[in-house]
Amino acid sequence: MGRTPCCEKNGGIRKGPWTTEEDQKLIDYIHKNGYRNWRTLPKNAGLQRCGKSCRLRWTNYLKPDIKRGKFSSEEEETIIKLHSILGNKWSTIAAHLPGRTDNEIKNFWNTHIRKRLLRMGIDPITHTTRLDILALSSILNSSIYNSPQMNLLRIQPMVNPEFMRLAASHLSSQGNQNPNFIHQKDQLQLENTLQVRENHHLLQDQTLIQEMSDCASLSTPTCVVTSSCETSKLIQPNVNEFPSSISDFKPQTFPYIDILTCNNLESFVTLYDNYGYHINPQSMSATNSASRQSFANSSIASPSSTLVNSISNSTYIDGSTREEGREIRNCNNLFKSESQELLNPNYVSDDYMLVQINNNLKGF
DNA sequence: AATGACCTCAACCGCCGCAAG
DNA sequence: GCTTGCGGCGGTTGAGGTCAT
Repeated sequence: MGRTPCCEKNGGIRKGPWTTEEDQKLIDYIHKNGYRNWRTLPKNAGLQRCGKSCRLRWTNYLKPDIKRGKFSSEEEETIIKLHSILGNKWSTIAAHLPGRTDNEIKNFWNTHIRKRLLRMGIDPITHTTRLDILALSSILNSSIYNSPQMNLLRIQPMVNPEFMRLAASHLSSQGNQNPNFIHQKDQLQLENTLQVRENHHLLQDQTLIQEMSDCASLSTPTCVVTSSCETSKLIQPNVNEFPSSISDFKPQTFPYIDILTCNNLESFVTLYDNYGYHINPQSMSATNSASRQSFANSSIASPSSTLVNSISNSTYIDGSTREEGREIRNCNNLFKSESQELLNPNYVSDDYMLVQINNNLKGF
């Protein structure tokens, strides 16, 4: 024999939003009798509600000491700090914020704080730097100014001119005179980059910011690659990497090229590995001597010796045009010193490393 | 003005530990 | 000692509001 149920399981029990009359009945009853027994309360108060529903309504909304309205910045900071220690223990967090309920804090976290942290490149679960592909560019942007080990030139989506010409033709034939060719996802990336830079007060490079803003609103096919010290240059993507017809187009098939400066390859690889992004060694190349040496000393296995031509005939940040396959090589070529050019320290024209990441592994 | 996408947050759902019966 | 409900908690939902097109 157990207890009797808190409320009837059959009909007669109201659900959904509370009316002002119901609220008043609950308030009046609790003021007069208290709320020791939620099971019997609805019947005694003349409410067609489950006891659990009454308790929730009272504790989350009607209790007189509940503080309503916007969270202050102090409260927000407290929540973030406590969440980093306690995790999703909303009731425990609420105990540190007088007048705030666990439900309110939970909602505020999910709708505001969580998103803000993500925009800032912080993982809302671990409270550590989040290095998915989206945030990576932003974070490394800021590292331009404070990391001795790694610089970001820029991560930008590649946009295929030939495909865009086809797309333009297709959209134009459908009566769309002003199609926006920058995919929404790409715009988001640009916006987030700018947002994070603003958050980090890294607005020294106004030209860069302006270019990024311009890029976000471009309606013509463009791929901007920007270095920390130079203004933008164009990369010519390899047409073969892209869909050849409008019917083949899928936004998620767009490849991305990350261009980073890095004088410590091991740290770069570790960085990616730690956050679950696999780097295909075939698509990596290092052009400065330190990176090459680091590359050669690393334990990355390379399954084949095929040249990677994915960005052959590309124009790089220094304005030069590389020969096909010259820069993007299989690791074996680097390890085995097959390319005298690449292992010649005098060959270095600029310090950068190219990484093409499998689009399926980027976590979008 | 109409429509759809997105956002917010009150309310519900389902689970768990504890305790009443 | 076992069954079952209560109270509490975190996760999720969806109605209503807002914004963008």
